[in-house]
Amino acid sequence: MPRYTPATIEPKWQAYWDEHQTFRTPELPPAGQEKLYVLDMFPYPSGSGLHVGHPEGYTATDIVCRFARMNGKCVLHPMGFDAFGLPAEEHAIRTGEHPRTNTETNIKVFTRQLRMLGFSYDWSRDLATTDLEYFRWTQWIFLVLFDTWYDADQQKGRPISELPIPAEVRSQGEAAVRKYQDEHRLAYQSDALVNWCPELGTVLANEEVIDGKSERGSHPVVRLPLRQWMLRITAYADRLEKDLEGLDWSPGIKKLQSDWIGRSVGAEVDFFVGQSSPTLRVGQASPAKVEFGKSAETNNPEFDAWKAARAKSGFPKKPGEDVLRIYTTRPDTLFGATYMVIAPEHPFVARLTTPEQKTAVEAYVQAAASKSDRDRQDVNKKKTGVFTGSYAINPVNHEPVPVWVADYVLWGYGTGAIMAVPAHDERDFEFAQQFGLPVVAVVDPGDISEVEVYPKPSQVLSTQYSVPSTPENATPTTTHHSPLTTHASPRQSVLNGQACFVGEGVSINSNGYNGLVTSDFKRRITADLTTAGLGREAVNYKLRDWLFSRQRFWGEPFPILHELDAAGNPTGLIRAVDEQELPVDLPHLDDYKPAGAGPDGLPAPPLAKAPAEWLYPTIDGKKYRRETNTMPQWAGSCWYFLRFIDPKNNQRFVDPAKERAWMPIDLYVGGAEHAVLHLLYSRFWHKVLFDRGHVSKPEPFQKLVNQGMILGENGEKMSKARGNVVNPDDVVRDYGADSLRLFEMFMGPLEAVKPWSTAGVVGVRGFLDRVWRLIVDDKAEALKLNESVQNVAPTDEQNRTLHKTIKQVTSDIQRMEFNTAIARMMEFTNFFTKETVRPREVLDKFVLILSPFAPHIAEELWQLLGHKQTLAYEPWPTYDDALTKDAEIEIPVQILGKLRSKVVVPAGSDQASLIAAARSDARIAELLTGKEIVKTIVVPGKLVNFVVK
RNA sequence: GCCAGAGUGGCGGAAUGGCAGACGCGCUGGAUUCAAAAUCCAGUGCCCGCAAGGGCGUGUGGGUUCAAGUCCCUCCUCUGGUACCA
Repeated sequence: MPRYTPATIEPKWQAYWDEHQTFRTPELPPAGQEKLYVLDMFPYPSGSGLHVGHPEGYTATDIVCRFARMNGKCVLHPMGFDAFGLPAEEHAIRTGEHPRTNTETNIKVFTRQLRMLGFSYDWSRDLATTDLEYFRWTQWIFLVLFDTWYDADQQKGRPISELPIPAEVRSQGEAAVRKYQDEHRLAYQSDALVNWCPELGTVLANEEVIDGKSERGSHPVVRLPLRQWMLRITAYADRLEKDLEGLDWSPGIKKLQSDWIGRSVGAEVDFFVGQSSPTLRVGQASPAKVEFGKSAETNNPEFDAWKAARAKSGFPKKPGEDVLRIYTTRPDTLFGATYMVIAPEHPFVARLTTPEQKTAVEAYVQAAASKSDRDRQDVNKKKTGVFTGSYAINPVNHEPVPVWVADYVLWGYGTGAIMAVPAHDERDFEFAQQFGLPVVAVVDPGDISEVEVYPKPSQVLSTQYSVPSTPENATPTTTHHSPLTTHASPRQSVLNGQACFVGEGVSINSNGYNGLVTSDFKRRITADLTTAGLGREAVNYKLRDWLFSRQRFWGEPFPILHELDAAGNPTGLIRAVDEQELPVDLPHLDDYKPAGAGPDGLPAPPLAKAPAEWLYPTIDGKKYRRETNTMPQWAGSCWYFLRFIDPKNNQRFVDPAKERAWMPIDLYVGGAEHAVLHLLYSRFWHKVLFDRGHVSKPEPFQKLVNQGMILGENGEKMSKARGNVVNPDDVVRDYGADSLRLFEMFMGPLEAVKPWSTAGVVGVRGFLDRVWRLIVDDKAEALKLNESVQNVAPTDEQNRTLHKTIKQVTSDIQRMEFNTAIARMMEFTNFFTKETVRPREVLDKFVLILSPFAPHIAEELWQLLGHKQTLAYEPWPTYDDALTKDAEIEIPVQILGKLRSKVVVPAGSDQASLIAAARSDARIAELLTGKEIVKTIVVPGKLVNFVVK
């Protein structure tokens, strides 16, 4: 009995496509043919195999590709593997087996599973980031980064040889020049704090540290600075943000990236602290209040001299030792700065600490250093901090302001120091309340509601606030604040310093600047500070430079050599491995366990255990030690889409002509979990390659779509622990690959999160069974056409159904609304199942529109309908719009907006005839008697609505 | 906290401001069958009603409109992201 048996027809067609190289893509799109580059985010080949979440995006892109081929496009649709990664390394540590062995096994499983689903990839372009011939070029790109500096004037990455060397550096000789260059490269070394667990002998990721202990084994973890490779992505922050504009990405993802980059515009301002250490002691600073901008003298000669000098010299690029430089987005609140805070890591901490405060400050800094970032950044905890004992002078009103150390100020952002304006910043307010620091309002919020102030009065009234005891010298002016009372208006509370308001308003308590609205004030004071040499406009980014090295084995080795002196000690000079020497392969190791501490007592990566012949090459008589860090997993995925264009090229990473022809990627589909990092890193590399002339487009991913996660049948995230993981192998075995593909698309919108449902798979399988029976005689002994399939012309109604279906499926695919496209095809099937005569030409066309979704059954039916070749390149069926229109349509008739009847009228009836038809309807006529019609709304083709009295 | 997205039958979900619930699952009834499976046909938001028909209905409360799931405001819930970025 020729029933629909996917288990036999699916492998049959996969073999056919393979044998005929149906989806082999030409090197270059032929002249006159439009190209389409459609890319899936390539998977990490985990040991657990493909997950039903993977085929969601893959099926969507496959439909787009198959549709595009049938519409005459030349399609590039490749697949590969992001194969470096921690799980393989952990497996290697446990078993002693080389991670490559395990990785290759997993890739085989993934490949089998992907092929089983009938995706139209050009498998000849298959690659893995762990292939020697692939990471050779990853290393090569790293060397491009290493060879590039960012010219801020031209806003462009340029060769390091073009970096202007200041005369004073040049005069210090060759070594100084090289160090100067190294400081300016996009790939540079820097000390970064790592989580080092001496017990485990390894460096841990932030997620692996809990409460200062290692997640595994609960061993103590210390934070220590380690020489790390960094990539200067911050140089490209502006371009990475601005270029988002031209991309066809969802606004949500663009915003996510933009927020991650976190550009803010404000001002840098220098607060004078004096030269000696520490200078402005309590009581020593008592400058007379003056109006900023007037050249009145204070009674602090040191300060006066500094200010005068600044007026002449202007604002220096680098702050001197005599000032604390702060960054603020609210220079208009300078007059409300009642204290300052510097980060515990700030280099001035020791200098600014008075002898009386020394013990407290040192203890605080020590405690902060031992805490993980995670613990420090817990916003729910109470603010902590300690007074240094020193004061700085507010440059605008010459008031002394106490300098505190607190970990709510981050060393990594801005200048690591802030002016605190508790009246207009929630964090500063909280801190001021905690330590009894004064709150001076400088922005009049005007008439506001209580939701705009912090804390909301209700919050204060419910929790009794107690003023903690503070060091006696902590409060230059003793103004303790009582909780908000119910009587005070929100505005009054702000003006009294009892609440904080972060919005914009009109300035007060700001001497000559009173009465300005926030935006004007910002502009004015920034300009005035610039003139006085006390500040300038500044831009800051939340984005940090990319920590690019890992102390792991299973990653790309850095193609970098550290020069050694005669005694075998590093000279501090580095050089790149020659391009012709690439790739630098991973060395043989006896085991993959962490290397523990190196000879210097610092954490050593596994590659430090490499044999000497690998580790210590000699070039031109000079001895070197190889870099032993490896690159992070992100590296390989930063450029794989370029290699797919020219995967076998052993001269270049990609041929320029091919790159120009295929880029950019027209559609990129993947999970939203990569919305920030992968896409940002990738775009960054691409821009560097663009600046250096290696690629032709500034952006790689023109259109991006994020598929939603597929949950388990119980609505929870799929996981082994929850026991709700669905294995595609099982689904294919029980229902077939076409059913799996169809169901993945039928579940709901591609971008939505949606639960798996076995019953749903059964449903779409039922649909395919019906399609099969529509064409195949399933009662016959042999495979033959259903008797209803005849070589006759379709009836008008059949034709209308066909053309409507083609029209809707076509537009649904173009909008990537696959779920409704499938619904339309189900309607088609339901209609034709009832037809006892089914014109062959109609079924031909239907099979073609079904084929992108369910390619195996479509090929099989296409063959049965008498066609000799694959349908993969058959022209997509066209529709005649005139044939999609019904002759008569049903129009709803409403009275006062409520549906009261329906009338059938000829399509295209004009307003007058619609009204006539509606009024002649018996029920409407009855309801209208005795009523006055105030207004009649007629939407031709849609409805009639009588508004009556 | 903040940002983004989402709340529609028993379930997954459809709906350029114009007939809410397409399509699928499930359920009910029927045909076929000795019987069952499979298949085919019909019905299926809730309430009242024998029916004709009526009322109510897209998280909550308000608003705009002849007309609101859709637009505006308030609040609630869920999901994801993020975490003191001055």
